[in-house]
Amino acid sequence: MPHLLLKDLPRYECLLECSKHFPGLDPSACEAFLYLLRAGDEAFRVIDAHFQAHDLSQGRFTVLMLLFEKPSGQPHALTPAQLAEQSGVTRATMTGLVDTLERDGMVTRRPDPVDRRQLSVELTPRGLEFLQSLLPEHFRRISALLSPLDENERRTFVALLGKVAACASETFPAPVHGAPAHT
Amino acid sequence: MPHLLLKDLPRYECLLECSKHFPGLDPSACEAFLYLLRAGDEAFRVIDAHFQAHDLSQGRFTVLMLLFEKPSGQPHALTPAQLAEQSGVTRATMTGLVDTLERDGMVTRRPDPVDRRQLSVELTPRGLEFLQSLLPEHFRRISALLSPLDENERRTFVALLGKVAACASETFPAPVHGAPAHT
DNA sequence: ACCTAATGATTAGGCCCCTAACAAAAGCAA
DNA sequence: TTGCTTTTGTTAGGGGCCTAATCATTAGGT
Repeated sequence: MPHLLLKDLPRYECLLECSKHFPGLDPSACEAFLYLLRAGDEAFRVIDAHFQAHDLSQGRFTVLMLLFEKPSGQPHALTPAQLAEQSGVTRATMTGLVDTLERDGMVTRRPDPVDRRQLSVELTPRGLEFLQSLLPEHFRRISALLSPLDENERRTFVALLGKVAACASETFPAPVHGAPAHT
Repeated sequence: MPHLLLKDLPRYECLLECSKHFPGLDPSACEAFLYLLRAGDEAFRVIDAHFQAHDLSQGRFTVLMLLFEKPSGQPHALTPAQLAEQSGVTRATMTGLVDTLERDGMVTRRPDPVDRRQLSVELTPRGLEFLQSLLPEHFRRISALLSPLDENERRTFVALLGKVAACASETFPAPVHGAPAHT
């Protein structure tokens, strides 16, 4: 589900032209911004096409990965609230994601004997098997996407992306999904 | 509407650890991939927050921009099919976008006297005024987002993003929205 | 104990985007 | 002209994500 975006990015000369009409328009910033959005979109599209072929969405994949046993070894059981917090969606959305994953037999909900409000979401053997069958192609696509960049360029790339992302979350902080904590 | 994504990106050491369990996992590629998605998400979020404050979506904004008179001077009138093609959504989606834009008085549909299948979509004076009142803050946010990068870094940034995007669309071509042209 | 506040999960309703199917109009072949 | 085929815009239905409201359970203050 790519963000709606211009099919053909405007040329830099066009942006220069536009900047004459809009004093606030920074041509090189706009160009970098558009390239960032388009590259992110393209990368997302490539990964999502693979997911869709297996009736998976980005959201469902993230949930499965969170429940996937870490290298440490022990399997993961998380509550819907924890899953929502760690994957950056609302609890309401997580309800829907777990609904479909449970319907497809990938995860199970279990009531918590201690706190009867909570549930415990776990990966089923079928979910584990599914994920493991999916990951090789997933990683292959990621490797292919980044193949035009050598190790040095990748370091530079990560550094630049990190700067922009940090600036975004500092200058325009994201609203907190849970309680606003208005202190 | 950010893509669902891990709140905290895994550390590079963790990716190295994971690569032992998955031979296909390329740690530096995964890191760059995750940074790209997150930076794209953050940038999108910053821009979208501004849009939402004015009851605008990325899709509706793109349509308004396509209808906005270019520096050349003459106003733009496009058919829904042209709008869909240039903004990368389906015609069905464009119908909905133009529906809401017309309801809000931003654009008008006019029948084409020559080809009675076609419509002509134009910006209304109100739509033009609205767009012009919106753009300064829009450009301000883009400038702010890219402010941590100097001109030199921006050129590098654009070059690296361009490489990745080009690789994505070549290695995994996007399906054509219109006729598949199965030759 | 009692009343209130906070927390967990869910439901209801909305927006954005998609695919598939459709009717109307235009183009084209025989 | 009559019959395909293509193109245009639309509708119908679905999925993903959101916010706001709801209900049950737990925790805290008195």
